[in-house]
Amino acid sequence: MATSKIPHATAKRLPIYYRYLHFLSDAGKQRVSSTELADAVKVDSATIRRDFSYFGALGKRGYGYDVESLLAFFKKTLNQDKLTNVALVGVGNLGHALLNYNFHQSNNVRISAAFDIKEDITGTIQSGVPVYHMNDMKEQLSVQQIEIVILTVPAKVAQEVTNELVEVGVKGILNFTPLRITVPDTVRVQNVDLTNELQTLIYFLDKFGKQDENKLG
Amino acid sequence: MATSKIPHATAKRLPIYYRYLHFLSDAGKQRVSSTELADAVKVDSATIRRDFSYFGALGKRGYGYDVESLLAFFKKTLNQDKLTNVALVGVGNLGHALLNYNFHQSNNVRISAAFDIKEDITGTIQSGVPVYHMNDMKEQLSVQQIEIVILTVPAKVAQEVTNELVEVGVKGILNFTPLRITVPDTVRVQNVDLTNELQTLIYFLDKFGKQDENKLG
DNA sequence: TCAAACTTGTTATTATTGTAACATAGACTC
DNA sequence: GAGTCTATGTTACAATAATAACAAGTTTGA
Repeated sequence: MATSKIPHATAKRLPIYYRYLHFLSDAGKQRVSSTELADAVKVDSATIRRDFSYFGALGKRGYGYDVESLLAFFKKTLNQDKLTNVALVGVGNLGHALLNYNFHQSNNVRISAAFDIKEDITGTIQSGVPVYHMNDMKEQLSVQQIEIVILTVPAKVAQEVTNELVEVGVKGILNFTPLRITVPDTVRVQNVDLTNELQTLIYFLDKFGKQDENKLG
Repeated sequence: MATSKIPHATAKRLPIYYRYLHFLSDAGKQRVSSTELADAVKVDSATIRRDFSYFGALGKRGYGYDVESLLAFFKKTLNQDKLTNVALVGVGNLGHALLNYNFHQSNNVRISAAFDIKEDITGTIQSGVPVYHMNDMKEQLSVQQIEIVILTVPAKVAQEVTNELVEVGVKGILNFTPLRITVPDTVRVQNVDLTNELQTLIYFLDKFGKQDENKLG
């Protein structure tokens, strides 16, 4: 099974499938078809079947997919079975909200440290997460062996902070700043650009006002 | 010029270009090349030239692009020259952060109303935005003629609230809930799935962890 | 048990997106 | 002002992604 050749587009959909399977499982459902899934997650059923097929034959013809076993499979594939510690850098407006955010609804992610320069919050615990001063960031990240960071600092210091993160071996950055940060090939950046999302929405509404489908996220 | 045939992928990049042009303009720069832009926004220079070319010949061979005129062009194209009112539905953790968020750094977006069911905040003004009760949502959206909504309600009421939004003519929804909401073809949904982004990042790190296959973005 | 009804997994096809290459218009040098 | 250099706009190509179509197992019901 060549799981190292999963297309990017497919990989991005996996967590969506996983979440819905979880929902089905909680609801006590035993089987599900690609058509049913398609309707729920708004992805074409053929695309779903194709996505699944990269991992082998997970379903049964004429029957569909067994919810529990599919769930179990994805749980493992998506590393939902082990805890991943992440850090949050920049406890401003958005950063603070993310400390409270239910990333852990999936139970496999925990924000175990936060960093900021504001003296009034450093040394305190915010939403259950200890906030350290940025001066201690490199040390703490090393000690705690954290490889994934949520970056919510002001744009003007984004690159500078990123360089520090790279220095201590951070491998993945969830970048909420509007800046496209520069990193080595060994580091993966996932951009979440809120302004961009909204502007794109506005652009499409104005240009194509009425028609056109809506897909993608 | 056929601006109605702009590829989706291109449209999503336009705000990124715009923002960087704004930065260049503020820095007093007069000209910029596609290569320089490419480096800053992490998009291949050929892709940038191609993106621009959909709008006609915006640059000069052997020179590059004039920052001010390009900025002016995009300002118009992206409707940055007129104010768009949006509403925020669901003033929880994330919703509250977004009320403070600098969407308006670009000056063309204003959150002019927020809605929630929590009695302790309805009727108050949060971060400069009046918070109404959900019971008044349909009326206010109609009166204020708001067509774009930021949806930050709990997943379990997402579809129900969406239906109401659709009823009063909302045309665009920036969906922060993990649910893939169902809407008519006339409504555009842009999903911002924070858990998904993080999980995808974790997936890629674990699969291609060390330094295997490098680029995917 | 058999046939009709399902639904997968896969193959073939089409659409979209990205990248490379380069002829050419224009800028710049001396 | 002639020649060199630069960087666009575009064309050709390659890679990725989505969709359609269907043969082949399974289930289901009579």
